[in-house]
Amino acid sequence: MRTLAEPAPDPARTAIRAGFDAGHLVTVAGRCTVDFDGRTSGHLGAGDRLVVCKPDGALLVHGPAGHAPEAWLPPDADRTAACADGELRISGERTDGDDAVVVQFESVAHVTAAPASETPEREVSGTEADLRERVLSEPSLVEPGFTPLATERETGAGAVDVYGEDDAGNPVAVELKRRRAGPAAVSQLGRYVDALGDDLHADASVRGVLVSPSATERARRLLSDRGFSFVPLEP
Amino acid sequence: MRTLAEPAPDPARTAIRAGFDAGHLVTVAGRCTVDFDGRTSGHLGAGDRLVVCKPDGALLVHGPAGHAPEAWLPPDADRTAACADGELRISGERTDGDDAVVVQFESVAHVTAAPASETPEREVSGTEADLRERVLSEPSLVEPGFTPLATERETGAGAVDVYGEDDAGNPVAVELKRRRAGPAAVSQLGRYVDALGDDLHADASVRGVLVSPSATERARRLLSDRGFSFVPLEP
DNA sequence: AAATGTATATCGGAC
DNA sequence: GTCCGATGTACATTT
Repeated sequence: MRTLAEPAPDPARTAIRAGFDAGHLVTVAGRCTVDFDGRTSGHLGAGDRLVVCKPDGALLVHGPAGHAPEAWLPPDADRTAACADGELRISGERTDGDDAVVVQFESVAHVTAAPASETPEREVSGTEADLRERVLSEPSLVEPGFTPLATERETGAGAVDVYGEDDAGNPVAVELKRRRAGPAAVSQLGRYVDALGDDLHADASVRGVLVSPSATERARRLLSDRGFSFVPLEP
Repeated sequence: MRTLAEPAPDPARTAIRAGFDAGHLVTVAGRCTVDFDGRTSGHLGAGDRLVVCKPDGALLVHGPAGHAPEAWLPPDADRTAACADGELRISGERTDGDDAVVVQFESVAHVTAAPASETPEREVSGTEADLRERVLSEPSLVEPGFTPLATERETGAGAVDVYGEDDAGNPVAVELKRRRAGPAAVSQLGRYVDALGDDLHADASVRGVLVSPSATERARRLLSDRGFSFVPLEP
């Protein structure tokens, strides 16, 4: 554990390197500029930011606003801290060399390093998997007589969330969305229905059902155009 | 600017509140559990994490790994720091009341608060907008004789990236992707082509062109099925 | 406010 | 490794 307030560049660099070596989670706050290059390139002018270096190699550059970092490197990046021209510089690049980030500090407000071992898995409920369980445990929620036969059934266009038969024995593809569905969800369902039609070279046509809490007007129109049905259902 | 190393809960709470009031970017590291509820609900067991509270009201809970926070609240959340049963607790909820996060600390490694004023706009190149500029400035990259007529042209299914005519005067919808395109991109193009066909009740059929650095095999098959063409082009 | 699509999306699972 | 879809996606833009 290490905490430095307004360190000079040299001790800052030393503490950051020590944190990297110890596998600590390291934070550096201060006024800096940022340059990144790779899949895209960009520049951030001088401003107050927080740099977070995680033990897994991730690097995040957070500005004063927003959920998303202003710049970042995904896990497994190679990161280094150095002093150049009397200023602290943190840089990193992905091992595959595709992306690189350089953070150049004009001043450093603080440096911290703290151990951060693995955390327990997140448990989340209300996901699409929960919606699937709900449908499988009570198939009549989809429609009376619906019989699920498989989940993640592979087609030439990808895996159908739930595949089954209606009360007349017609094949049914069910697409699940945990939240309000838009046009993309209907297209996705359409690709599966088309692919199943090819796969089965069916006599009976494949039906498509979208299951989600709600659907946008445009999505409903697309459903209607394709003759698909919509079942409002919460996860 | 404030930096506390291994503070007791009470001074930690005081420093965090002071940081909120001052509009500072506040970080708190330590061993904690996290619960969140709203669009979904979830729980994170005890582990070492970093909590970042931004001046705009965002709250991020980062674990030792990964780009994404383990839990978060988007900007404009109401956040509070409190001591309960001798432990520090940071909680927050969205103003619309949809989501809430509670972080309960068993121990606090450090608390920092530093000013973070607005930063200059980020400049990024290599985006889809750059690809569009490239196509507009040199339309023959799409195909010889292609004439752009509009960008973001509205259809009943959404806005086409670039709309134009081929050398024979046929309407053409161009869908741009800054990176390798998959099936969803082809479906998107298909929705626009279909909608344009309706809008124009055209005598000449609408053509579809996907412009992207590359396309997956499945995407190419879907393009072929619809009679669309593919133009490999980097942003 | 709702809808639609982009993102340096990231992430995980299947093949 | 590539591909594909989910994400508490967030976010900007437009209606």
